[in-house]
Amino acid sequence: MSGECRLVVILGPTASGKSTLAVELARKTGGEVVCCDSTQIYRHFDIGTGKLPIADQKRIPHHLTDLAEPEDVFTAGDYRRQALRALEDISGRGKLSILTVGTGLYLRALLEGLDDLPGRSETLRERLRQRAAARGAEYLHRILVKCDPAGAAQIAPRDTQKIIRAMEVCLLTGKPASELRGRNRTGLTGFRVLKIGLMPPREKLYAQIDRRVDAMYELGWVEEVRSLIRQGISANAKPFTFLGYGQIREHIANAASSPLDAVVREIQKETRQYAKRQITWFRRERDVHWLAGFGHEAEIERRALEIIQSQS
RNA sequence: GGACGGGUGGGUGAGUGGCUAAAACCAGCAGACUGUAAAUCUGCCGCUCCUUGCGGGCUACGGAGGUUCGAAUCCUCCCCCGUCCA
Repeated sequence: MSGECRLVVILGPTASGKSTLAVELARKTGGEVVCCDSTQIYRHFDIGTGKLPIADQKRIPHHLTDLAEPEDVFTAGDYRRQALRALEDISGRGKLSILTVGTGLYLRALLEGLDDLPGRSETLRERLRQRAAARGAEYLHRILVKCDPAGAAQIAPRDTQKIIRAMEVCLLTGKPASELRGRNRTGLTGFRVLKIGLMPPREKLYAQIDRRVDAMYELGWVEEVRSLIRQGISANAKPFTFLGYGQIREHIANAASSPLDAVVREIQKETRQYAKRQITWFRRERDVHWLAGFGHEAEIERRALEIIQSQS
């Protein structure tokens, strides 16, 4: 890879219009779109994860969607590896990469790199999970304090998920995870990164989220889930933890549960809460050119283009 | 018209004399988060003042009075809602 390539990053909460903006920018700059979203990675989970229809994806090259099967566990580390290859490929062809990011952790993994730590060990995790289930998360946390006092201090005693990861690293390496952090971390090199953030007014964002979920429903989301179940995808498959998929699956499996419109309203609510968490993460992101609107607005698109051009 | 049941903070709802600005849950807001991240977890959540303290003041449990050192909790009247009887 020669010299400085450019990487445009578009970040923002769900429903802020990242994809629309990315496609427009790609069209005008001859760029290609790279997805940075933990859910669009999974095949067959299309409507609820907000994937663009295939027809739209065909017009502009899209990368890093549909990489994993539903029963796979795809991680931030996997994403980093795949993304590096994709970026290299795109810039190798002299094209501009436009990254649409909804998953802050994946962006960070790509830009700053991950610590050189062991990946998951499902057997170890299973044991730890059982321990936590039987004796409580606090019990595991107390053990973690012994293995890794500094690390334990930063993890809430009830945060089972993070405790398990820290324990996993300790047991696999024989060293405290916190001691291993920050070493040998290699960030993304060879790219000049330009971040554009979409931050529509909260009220409008929430209204847009509601509309978007309604639209997904209209598009046949429930049918999609029915077909996923028919294909025999396990209820424990990771994508069934994605917003909406679990609720809809539950509704189908247990017809007596709650009426569909209640399910839709629940999904809208949870999506709003998710958007808030994304906003919290993105607020800490450095060097972002924030735009206070939606990616589908002409004015926002104009300004985004202006930013890109002024930086070249 | 009569008989019960009920009206509590944005919502649901506990509380039946002081430990109650009022449980719990939800919603909301804010935050943390390097291999599950659309996940997981944390804090705040009546108003207000300052010397920011397990600090002060004010307002609050349908309304108005009353009993009491003290009331969301007891009494009286009124208003509203639900169910039942006429």
